[in-house]
Formats: sequence, C-alpha cells, structure tokens
Amino acid sequence: MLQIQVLRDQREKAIEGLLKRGIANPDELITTALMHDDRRKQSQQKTDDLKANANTLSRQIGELMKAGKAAEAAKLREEVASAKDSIKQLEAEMEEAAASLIKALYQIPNIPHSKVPKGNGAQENVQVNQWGTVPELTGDALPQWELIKKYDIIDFDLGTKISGAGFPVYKGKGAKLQRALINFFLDEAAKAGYREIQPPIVINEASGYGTGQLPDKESQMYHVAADNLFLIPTAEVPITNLYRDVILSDKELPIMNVGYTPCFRREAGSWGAHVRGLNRLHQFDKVEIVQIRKPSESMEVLEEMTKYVEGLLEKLELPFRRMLLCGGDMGFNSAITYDLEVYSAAQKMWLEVSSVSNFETYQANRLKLRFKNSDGKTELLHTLNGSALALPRIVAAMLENNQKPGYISIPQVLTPYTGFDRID
RNA sequence: AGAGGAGUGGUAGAGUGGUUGAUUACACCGGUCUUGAAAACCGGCAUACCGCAAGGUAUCGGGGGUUCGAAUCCCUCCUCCUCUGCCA
Repeated sequence: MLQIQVLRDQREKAIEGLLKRGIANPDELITTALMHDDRRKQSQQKTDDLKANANTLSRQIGELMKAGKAAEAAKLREEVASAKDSIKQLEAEMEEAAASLIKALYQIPNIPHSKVPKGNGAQENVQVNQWGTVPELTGDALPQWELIKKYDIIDFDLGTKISGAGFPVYKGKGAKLQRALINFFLDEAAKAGYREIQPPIVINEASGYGTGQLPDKESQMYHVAADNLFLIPTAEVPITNLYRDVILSDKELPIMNVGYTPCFRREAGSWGAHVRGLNRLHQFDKVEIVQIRKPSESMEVLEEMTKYVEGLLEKLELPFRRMLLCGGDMGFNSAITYDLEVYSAAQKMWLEVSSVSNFETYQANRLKLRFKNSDGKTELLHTLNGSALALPRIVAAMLENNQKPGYISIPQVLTPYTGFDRID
C-alpha cells in the first residue's frame, strides 16, 4: 500500500510511474484516494471537536456531582447525551471514509523505480546479462516429463491418486535430490550471512493482509475453512509477517532471513502445454531469502541478492539470464524486480526460477514495519525478497541439460548432499 | 477438549467508574560531577491520526455494550499459565 502522503506530495511522479505499468487511469485512482482522505480528515476534525467538548462537559459533571450540585449536572448530562448522537453519526462517516481510502489505496500498485522500463508484458523485459553456454542436445533428448518417467523419480499419477493434479510424489533418487537441493540452498544462504527460519506454513488473515495476498488474491491460496487459515504460497508471507507491527532498532538491522517451506498455489485456470510436468505445480519446495533494510541501502542490496542467486545457478552449472522486468510485467507490490531464468535445453525455453524484488516501503506500510532514524523519528523500512531457489524448474533444467545416454549427471557441488553422482 | 486463573507502557509492577496516557522501580537517552568510569543528582523517555501552531482525538490483548464519564462494570473472541484428558 502506498502512503497517501506520497500520492499527495509527488502526484506527478506517481502518475508517471503508474503509466509505466500500463495503468490506464492513474490520475483517476489517485484523485479517488485523495478525495477519501480529505473526507476522512474533515470528519475526523469534526468528530474530534465534538468529542473534546463532550469530554470537557463530562469532567464538569464529575465536579458538579462532587460539589453536590445534582440539578446542574443533570442539565449538562442531557447536553452530552444529545451530542453523542452526532458523534456516533460522524464516527460512522469517518470509518466509512477511512475504509474507502484503504480500498482505494489497495487498488494502486507500487510505483516502479526509475530504472524500470516501460512496457506491457514479458516481451518488453530487458535482458541484463547471461551466463553459461546453452547446451546442444541430440535429437532424441527428452523433456523433463519424459525423463522423470524414464528414471522413475517423480510420479504425477500417484500424486493425482492421493491428492490431485499438480501434487507430485518424489521417489527414491528424486526425493533425495529434493532434500539435497534444499540443504544446499540453506547452507549457501547461511554462508552468505542469512539466519535460517522455519516458519509455520499456514497463516491467519492478518498475515494475508500484511503481505498483500488478501483481500484480492485469496483465490490463489488454499483455505483451511474450519480454522480460517491459509496455506502459504511462499515463505515470504510468514517470514515477512514476523515483522508486522514492529519498530526495529539500529542494533537489530539489517534483517537477513532465509527459510525453506513447501509452497501451495491454486493457480486457477492456468493450465496448458507450457505448464507440463514440473513447470507449474500446486505444491512445490522453495528456499526464500528475505531482507529488511533502511531505505538508503535497499537498491544496493537488491543487486547483492540477485548476484547471490546467480552464484547459486553458477554452482549448479545451469545457464541463466537475468531479466529486468518492465512495468507491465512486475508484481503489484514491487518497485523493481529481476527475474532469473535458466535454460531448459529439451523444452528449448527459459524457465523463471527466481524473482528478486525490492518492495521499498509498499509492504512495510501495510505491515507497519518501521525503524527509528537518526533524528529519532519512526520511518518505514524497505523489504526485499527473492527465491533462492524454487526447486521444480531447477530440477527440470538440471534433468534436461545433464541427460546423457542412460543416465543423468548430478552437478559436482550437489553430490556431497545427494550421495550419488548420477540418476540411472 | 474440560475446569480454574491471568492479560496494563522496553521490562517488572500499581491502579476496581471522574483532570489516569496511566503511581513507582528498573532499563534506555541527555546533562552535572569525575583524569576516566561507577555512584549520586537533574532532565527526558509509547504509538497513531487531525492541526501552521497552540492544542485536540484515540489506544491499558482484539471487538462490541452499559454510563454524562471505563484500564476499572457486562458480553464475545484471542493469547498465556495451572490442573485433568488426549497425543507426534
């Protein structure tokens, strides 16, 4: 959620930014928000005045009662009682205006950083760099969904039987490979200074609002109705919500957390040829890095985090490219996002395996996540996060790119974790 | 899951209807003193919103209610503790 202050004071800049996202009517959105804010202010002013008056009278009643002047007190009592009606009405007005303001603000996405290019979709993202050589496979090379069958390491049919489509069962070396990757990612993050967190994988409503899954995107989450809890779509949600309603001190900053969790996504209505096999699942494993930083540091940290994730891909010997997302392809909450894509040689396509974002104050404003600045004033912090990494597509690319006649080789860096160097 | 008890500022802990946003202690910050430190003394020390300001409003786990007036009374939800039950 943007700060209303920013919309008021930097309106032109905000409009310009929102246009980069391809928002058709930014001016209208901002006007609506400001209008509700003005209404809220006005009714608060009136309500506060009336309340101040009622409070004064009540105090006088107390004094009169003490002095034994019951008759005079009774008179004042009536006056306060009648004022209460107007207060109630004004309060309702104020609450309605405040709710409308929040609603209006929820509809405005984050303002893109100045580095973010204008554009409407993925085709307008800008490639920043590329690493590794794209492998040339022979004509009989298999895509991941064939390979997992051939070597019997991941079973979609069994998953369908016990749960549903998109819930794979990992078997034997397939299961061990998952565990190896998770441990590798967590160990690497620890070396880079991240603190490991193991959060709950269900969250309450307040947390859903905190990171922006609610109120609009609840259809993307699995809902445990009996307890009104939601299965997390990413570890970002619980790990970032640890800092909801928190004012951090200098000593506690910076926050660098890493967590492994399974992630659950309903992904309603997004099935097709390009989401076969491991490309898109309802449940998958992911290691997520989350940082909370002072505003002055966050852009530098975004580069660091992205570099860190690139380092992981290099160690796994997976060719990748870094894309700077254009305004139209960026997530609602993000100010700037880099996607990292690995090349999946048999599918002959780039698969997004990580998304590293700086949300600036957008999430922090919703979360009320702040720090005391050098002037002693409370100020919103910046939140950043990135996948480091999401497993299924890493596995997909690894299987395809490393396939040899009769086996699949495991990258050297992983063999201490897997205990084997080939799947055969 | 059942019975009982409790939730107050960074922490501890007062306060059971009337200038109580809240006694006090500790912690913390600034100052005096000191060669320096400690001690002592003095001062400061919640958050948010409205307002140019003066100031005002709200907040004592969350929500609702009673009352002219609620930290204090009532309802409800949540959390924690103790006992009983169940259990990886």
